[in-house]
Amino acid sequence: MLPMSTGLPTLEGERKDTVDEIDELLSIRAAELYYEENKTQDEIGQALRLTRWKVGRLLAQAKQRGFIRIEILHPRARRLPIERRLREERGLTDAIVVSTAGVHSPEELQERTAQAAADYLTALRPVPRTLGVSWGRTLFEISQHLRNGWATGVNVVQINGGVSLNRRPGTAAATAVGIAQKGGGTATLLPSPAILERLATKEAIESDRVVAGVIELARSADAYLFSAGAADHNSVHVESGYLSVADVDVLVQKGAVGDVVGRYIDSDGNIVDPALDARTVGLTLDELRAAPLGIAVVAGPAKHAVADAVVRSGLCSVLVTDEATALHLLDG
Amino acid sequence: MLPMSTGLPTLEGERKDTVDEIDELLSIRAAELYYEENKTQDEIGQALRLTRWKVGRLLAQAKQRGFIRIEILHPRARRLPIERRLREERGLTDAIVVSTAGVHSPEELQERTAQAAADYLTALRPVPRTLGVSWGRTLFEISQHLRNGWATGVNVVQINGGVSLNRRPGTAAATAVGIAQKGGGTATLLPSPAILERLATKEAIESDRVVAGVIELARSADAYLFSAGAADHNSVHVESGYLSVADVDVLVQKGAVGDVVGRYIDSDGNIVDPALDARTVGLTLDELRAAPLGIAVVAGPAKHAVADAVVRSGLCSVLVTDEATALHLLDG
DNA sequence: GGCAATCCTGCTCATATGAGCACGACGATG
DNA sequence: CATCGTCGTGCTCATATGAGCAGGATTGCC
Repeated sequence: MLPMSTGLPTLEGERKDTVDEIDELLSIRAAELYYEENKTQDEIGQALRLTRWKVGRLLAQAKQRGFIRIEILHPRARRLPIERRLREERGLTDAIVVSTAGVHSPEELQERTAQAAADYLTALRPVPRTLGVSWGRTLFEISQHLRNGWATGVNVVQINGGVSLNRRPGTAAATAVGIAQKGGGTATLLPSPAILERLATKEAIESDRVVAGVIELARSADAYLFSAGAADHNSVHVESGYLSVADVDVLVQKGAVGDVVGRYIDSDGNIVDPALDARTVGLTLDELRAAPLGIAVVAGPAKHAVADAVVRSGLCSVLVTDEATALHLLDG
Repeated sequence: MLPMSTGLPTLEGERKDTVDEIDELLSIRAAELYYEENKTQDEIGQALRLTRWKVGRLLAQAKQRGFIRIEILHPRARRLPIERRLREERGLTDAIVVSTAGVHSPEELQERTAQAAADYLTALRPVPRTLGVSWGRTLFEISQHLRNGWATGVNVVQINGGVSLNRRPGTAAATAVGIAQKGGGTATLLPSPAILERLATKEAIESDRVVAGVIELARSADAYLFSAGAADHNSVHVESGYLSVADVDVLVQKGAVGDVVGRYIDSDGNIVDPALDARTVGLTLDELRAAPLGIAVVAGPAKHAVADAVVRSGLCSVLVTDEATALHLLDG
């Protein structure tokens, strides 16, 4: 029962100075003195003619009502409460959320996220013996942010096709090799294009002994590290020549929100184009879903939709992302 | 002496993990746990394998290095440290600086400032018996934010000409009357235009017994409350018809940054156009400067330059302004 | 290598803060 | 008008935090 609400229409115009409003103002004054002037609650009490307990309560009230905002301004800062919510409300094993406070460019956001992913990998225990990785801009940046000796003797294996066709050849390979070298181990590359033009070719390649062996190794990895791409014209698949701009448009029309290891999914995480999917080399999404440890690194406004699909459909058990994306996942 | 700098070019690439960098990261982790997760320093110590004293020092360091930002989000929030700096570095008797956190429109900024000015007047002790006021948009808004009974029996007197010529007649009068009525007192209006076309007319008006009496009363006021206008086409003087757009342009060319009680000044606070000034009715700037208590209310990006002139030339002893303007005054 | 200056660490002790409780004021209710 | 329930208040006590200090490690310097 609320004792204050009498039901009677009190003279609003006259007695605007309700207790509540006075307390609100006082709590602001108290907060100013406490947080900006570093006064003690007792001193504030003297200044405002209140007991120090009242001051303490006013401050608690100000916090609770959200008048006090505390931000940690640092490229490496994380948002633990949001991480907790992601774990609890989205069933993730773990979540890393980097702060977007003071971020001005998309590049900066990308860098913070990559750094966080590298940090997560480095701190991961037990250290994975075999790590399956995808490739792309995000993965490449993670590889660059890892430090020498981040692990001791990790075997890195590519989990999807990665012979890139464009003018920056070897990015996919450089990523895997970089991660492996800095981790004191070796890389096993998947010598196959990401997407083949004909199903028969794809099946032929997969039945190749070497390729089959790599995929088998990939299936046995202790952990997977992958990103997701947005379904737009900036996609690495377009850049690498595996897909045309028109292909992407068609996929989007069919409901695609983005891709994971080269496989395009809709907002529910389902394969959008089974025929295309059949021509894509590497681990399947179901194999990825079955993994005990799948670390997805997805950040940036363009990837909100994919990130949502990835998390909802259980493609990863650990998510590394930015604050804005995380909040998008949570309030949807 | 800095013991760390050996002068030797240490192997930068290899030992990036300097103590400083580790400590920085640790202080961020500690801050996250402390401010976002409400852990105790002791708990943080256990989690991070540090003693609680170390944690305390890391937190202090984080604050000191500016990694922690605490903001008070409220329309009535003020910025006490900036107020202090204004008092100390600009020699003001008092300063009121409203926070701009969460302000989206210029109107909101104006409202916050007016509210703060009203609050200041209300809290002013001793309560002024005679209060000299100017007029304009800011003053009008202050009058609206004052509460009934803000003073008991205050006599309000206009300090500059205020018969406005435009279609919103009586704004000047309404301001003074409003302030007076809510303060349980009476208003004395200055029945004269702000600026006259001919010097002779101005001298004639000032020698009128009533007008002379009002000005005499104005000179005797305990306190003055006034704003300042920017020298641009939105000026109330243009709106009221006292000046043309061309007149303002000329003034700007002569170095005008704005006006106080209808008198245009340059960045040093000097009268820009003595002839024009001589045709302006009301207290002179020197009379204003001599006042023991002059409260200037100046806010908004457009008024940074005038605000600076007002403060530098000692036109006011108390300034009510916004955070951005205050910072402009301080770092210039 | 020896020496001195410096910083860092982990402590003691004083202080600041938060939890919980009993009292009294107030308004609602019969 | 009596009674009850609720809330806000000011307290006691336990805990969390910060200041200041002595010893030990580290570093520059000769």
